[in-house]
Amino acid sequence: MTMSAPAAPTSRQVDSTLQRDNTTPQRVIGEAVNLSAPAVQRRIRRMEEAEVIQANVAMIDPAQVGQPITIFVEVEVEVISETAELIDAAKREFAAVPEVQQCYYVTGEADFVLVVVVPTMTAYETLTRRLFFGNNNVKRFRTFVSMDRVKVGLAVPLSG
Amino acid sequence: MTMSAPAAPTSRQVDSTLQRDNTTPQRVIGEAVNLSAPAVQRRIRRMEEAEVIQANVAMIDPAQVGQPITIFVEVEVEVISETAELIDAAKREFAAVPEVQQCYYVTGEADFVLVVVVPTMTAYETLTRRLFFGNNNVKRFRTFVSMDRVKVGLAVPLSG
DNA sequence: AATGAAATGAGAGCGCG
DNA sequence: CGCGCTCTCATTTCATT
Repeated sequence: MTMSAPAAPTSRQVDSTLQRDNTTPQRVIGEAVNLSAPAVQRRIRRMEEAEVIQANVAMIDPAQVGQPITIFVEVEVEVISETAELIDAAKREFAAVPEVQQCYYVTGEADFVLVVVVPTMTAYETLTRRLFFGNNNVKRFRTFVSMDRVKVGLAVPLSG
Repeated sequence: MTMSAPAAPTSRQVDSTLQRDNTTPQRVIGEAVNLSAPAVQRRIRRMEEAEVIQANVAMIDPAQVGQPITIFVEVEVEVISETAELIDAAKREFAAVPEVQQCYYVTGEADFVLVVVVPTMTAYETLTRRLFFGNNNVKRFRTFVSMDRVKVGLAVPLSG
């Protein structure tokens, strides 16, 4: 055996690099994890097939492409409506809206949390009319307008 | 013969592609927007310099790397504490925490909205002790545990 | 079974017209 | 902006452990 410790999560180190900058050459990643470029590539390929790596994307600044407003919305649906079918329908409806950047089905004082990106407050108001006021199953929603995107990203903590 | 270019927002079309898959060859993007590969490259380079494109990243599935729990947290700070300095300190503190994937400073019934990614509820409880109970400026926080990541991403709507 | 070294090929990066 | 080149990097092959 070699003297270098297995340091088990080599793939995690690769992920850690890629989720910061996926244009990093395999050669460079290999140097960091003591592996050759082809070995690194094999790991990446496997993780893409296993959908550990779900996508490779560019992060766009919304403000610079005419979509300066980010809003969080908590959505509460009618208790009587909380059948599996209606929840699934709501999931599909929210997910299909381009302005809905993120949608989570949650426990707690709300049922859904949405992250909405829009160009203007008017556009948001129009969206609320369509999605919430126009949906009898929506009991209430709370709006939180972002004043500062303090930290943005999809990076998963990969220390341990 | 070439078709005339479709109006203005060619760069938006490029962005639209890249935020879906930034491994798309410039050649392919060029075909879609009726531009040569070098022209596409120049646009990408300009947008990276202008930070319209802020980063190129791999999306990792948290559940497959031992971080299956996503939580939304609304944080409310003491009214008396809402000085610019204390708000900025809070921003820096939250942003520095690896488990805090996203942090927004917001208007409405809360001051901050956090997206937290953790391996276990125990880890979340530990984090709350450190970040919230251990901070006298935090008046209250509400927790929303995600049961389903219905839609995830950073894609900005780029239709209009 | 996974790796590394070398060969191949595709794509990015630049200068030119 | 498009066309060409060059060069880096991704990808494949193959021998090795």
